[in-house]
Amino acid sequence: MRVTELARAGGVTAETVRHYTREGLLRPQRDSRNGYQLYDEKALGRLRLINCLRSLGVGLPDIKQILTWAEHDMPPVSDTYAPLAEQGRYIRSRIHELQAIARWLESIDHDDGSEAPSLKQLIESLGSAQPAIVTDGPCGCH
Amino acid sequence: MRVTELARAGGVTAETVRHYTREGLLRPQRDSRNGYQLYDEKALGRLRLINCLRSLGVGLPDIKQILTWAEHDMPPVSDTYAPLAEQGRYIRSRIHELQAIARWLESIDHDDGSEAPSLKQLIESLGSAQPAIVTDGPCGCH
DNA sequence: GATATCCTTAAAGCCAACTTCAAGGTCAAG
DNA sequence: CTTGACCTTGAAGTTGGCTTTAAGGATATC
Repeated sequence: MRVTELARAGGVTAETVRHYTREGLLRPQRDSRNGYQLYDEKALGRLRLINCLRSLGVGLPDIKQILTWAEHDMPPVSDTYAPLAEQGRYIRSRIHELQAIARWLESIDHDDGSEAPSLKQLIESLGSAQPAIVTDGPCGCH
Repeated sequence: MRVTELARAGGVTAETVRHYTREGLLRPQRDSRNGYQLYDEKALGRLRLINCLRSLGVGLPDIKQILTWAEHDMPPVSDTYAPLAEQGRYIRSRIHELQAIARWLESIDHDDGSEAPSLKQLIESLGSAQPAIVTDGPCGCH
């Protein structure tokens, strides 16, 4: 695959793919005849993982690290990158909230009026709940 | 509550709270004696929701819109803001992936070695899966 | 009443993640 | 052999979300 093809498959622009490539998150081969970058199936998986993590607010350097570990099929040593573990805990601890939010967001166009969960209620419950694991950031993510 | 107090409760800096206030995401009352901004319990709920949505990569303008709806306890009309519904669909469709990722991230420091899921596998499955609902962005989010 | 720790504002600065620009090489179709 | 759609690079520009700066007023403690 060439840039544009991968980009389309991953739902981003070719420029974004180039950007990730420049940053070392993707490592295409070269077509020696013309210097074009060639991506394989695995690159698409990587790209999708990047999208997924980006949408969670994980930064490119952290993602790069994760991809490196994945490449070596090497669950990282505990201490080397505790911040990421923090993220994992945060993400899991928040998944039920995300589900509530997603459910609410979905209700926007399902419109089956029946049991649209109240966001008002959600906010109230967030207001009185004990705080998320607060270390330095809002979620130990950033 | 004053800025710093709310900020601490929400796990952000006072500057960030002020920023959200400037942008209209929080609407404190005023202490008429000194002009200080006063936030209530509800503001904390709002702040936590903001944090949560931010960590998902949702932008401040979209969050502001969501908060406005919440305030009026008004599930928005379908057509007016379809992009957000898209987000809802995306979020739900991705929750199982997030769970896999979160599980993996957690395995970083649980280290109970047993059945740490392979990120390599995850990437492969992402590579061959049908694409996420791709309209314009990676997830219709941005 | 000095000192320290709050609070206010507007404006400027910063950084990550793209995006656009500029200048060019490749390549299939007509 | 030109047209148009691709590809390359480096560098500059843009945007969003804060953060810092600057200049000042309020409040609590010694």
